[in-house]
Amino acid sequence: MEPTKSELEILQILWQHGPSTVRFVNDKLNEEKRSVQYSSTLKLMQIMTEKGIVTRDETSMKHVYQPIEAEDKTKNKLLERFVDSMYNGSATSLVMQLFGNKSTSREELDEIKDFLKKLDQ
Amino acid sequence: MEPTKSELEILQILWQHGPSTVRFVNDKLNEEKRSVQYSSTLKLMQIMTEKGIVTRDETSMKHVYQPIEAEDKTKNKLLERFVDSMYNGSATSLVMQLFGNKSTSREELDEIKDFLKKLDQ
DNA sequence: TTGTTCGTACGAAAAGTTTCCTACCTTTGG
DNA sequence: CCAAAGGTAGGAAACTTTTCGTACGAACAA
Repeated sequence: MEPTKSELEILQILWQHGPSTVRFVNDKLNEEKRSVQYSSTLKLMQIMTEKGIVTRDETSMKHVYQPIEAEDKTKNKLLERFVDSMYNGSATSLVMQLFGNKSTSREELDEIKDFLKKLDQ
Repeated sequence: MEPTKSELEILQILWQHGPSTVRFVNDKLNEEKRSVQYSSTLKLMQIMTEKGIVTRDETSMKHVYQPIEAEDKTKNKLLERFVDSMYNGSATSLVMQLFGNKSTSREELDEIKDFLKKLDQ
């Protein structure tokens, strides 16, 4: 199922820092994103458990949560859905839009060119 | 403001076909996307008018709606937000994910390479 | 003219998401 | 032991988004 915006924020933290407690995730949210009560984060993570987005290890009192799907897999899905709905499935269109209007550094462009060259082989 | 998922569907139709009536949009939605009642589409488009996402021409009884923002502008915003939240703002990461897992045709790759080459000049 | 079709407006309900209060249990420090 | 700190669970409220029933006016065909 499709994670919501808030759920995605939590997933990002879990991907970045590995399996974590609610306390940890809540702290990170407050540091890096927005002010939110502990119980809100808890509730959200409980819901994510029900939905099957994360699992938790309940052996200790402090439950430890982790995403069920790997970061890449989830992001790929979301990216694909984005391309489909916004660019009719054309990755090329997306790339053109991406670099067409934004100024991108020489290094970044070179990096991408190298990457594409390697794909060919 | 950020269009919702349903609002985006409607915007796509308006961008693709130009200024349209509710009837037309509703037909397209049912043909191409999902089953939905006329009054639902109407309501949504009325709300979009309130929000300032679209305007409508009320001279005729059949109101004609059109997006206020150009397709490119809106899509750019959304794309940027997507890159920011999912790839920490790195367009490069996005591109690598995009082509890393998906098989892309030779033509498509060449097209992109050409495009990037031109950007350099 | 008159009824059927097609349009808008509006309200309300349903569904989904987010937030937080409160109860209650466990752990820990004094 | 006892209080304080920190954990989970669950329900309710607030918001947002989505859906649609219904009322009512305009246009049109018979």
